[in-house]
Amino acid sequence: MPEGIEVEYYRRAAEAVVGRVIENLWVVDDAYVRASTARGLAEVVRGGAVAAVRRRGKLLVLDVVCSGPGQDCGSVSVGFRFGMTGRLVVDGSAPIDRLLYSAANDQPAHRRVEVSFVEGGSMEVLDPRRLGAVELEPDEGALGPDAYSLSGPELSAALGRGSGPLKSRLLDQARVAGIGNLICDEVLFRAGVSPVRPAGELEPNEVIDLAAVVRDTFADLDARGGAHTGDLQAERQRGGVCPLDGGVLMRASVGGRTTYWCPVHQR
DNA sequence: CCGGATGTTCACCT
DNA sequence: GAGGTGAACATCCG
Repeated sequence: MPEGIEVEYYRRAAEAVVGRVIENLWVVDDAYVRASTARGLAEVVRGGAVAAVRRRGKLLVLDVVCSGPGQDCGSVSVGFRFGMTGRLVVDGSAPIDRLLYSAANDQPAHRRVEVSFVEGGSMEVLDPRRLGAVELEPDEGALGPDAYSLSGPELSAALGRGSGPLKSRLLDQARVAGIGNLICDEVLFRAGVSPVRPAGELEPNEVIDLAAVVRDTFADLDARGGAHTGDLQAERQRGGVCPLDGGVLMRASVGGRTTYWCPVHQR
């Protein structure tokens, strides 16, 4: 997916539909709907107004209010998860044209969700690999605090005391929400901390510093244009070298994800 | 042809 | 229970 930063771009673009009334919500098939309730998604939200668009980690949430006669939904939320290749298109234009696959590969066949509005316009999800999903009333409580504003105490609680590798904890959305594989490596590179360091081993001052690096890195890469714009990313390939000290980058699978780091300055 | 890819979930081990 | 690994999902790309 898009990582937290890309979903934040989606959120900003989706603000354009706040106040509009949903005419219909189309989903490619039932497999793309993550079932958390038995209620039919389209039936529930049809005729409802978008009251707000929010983001928590990599989850985009639409708050929908149905106040008309004969409508029973009251207020519901609709969650959008984008998997690795999901992109949001609002009123025909995409907030980002580059993801794992380029916009040149956009095909009608990749359209998985379309929300159309009475006032006109639409919100579409294009997702070739269809690892994303739509969900009625997603469990936002299952997500940790958002990475953009992660505080030292929040990170301290997220890391816990176990001996699991630091990177695994940072990628765990229940602990911290929004960190993806690319930005995780970038954060650890900037902080000078090894991804395989036992999470519970960090000193309190290291945790405070790391939380600041997380916030700064999100702000920086947000301004640059995405999770793929990090300093380490350019060298994130076999044989790449550290942009800081020229050390040959390590490559290994950590937490199930391909991980690059510099053995010289990341300890 | 093969391996890997910005994510999540589940089965199966230790 | 905690934590790890690998597979699965479906498609594209080098």
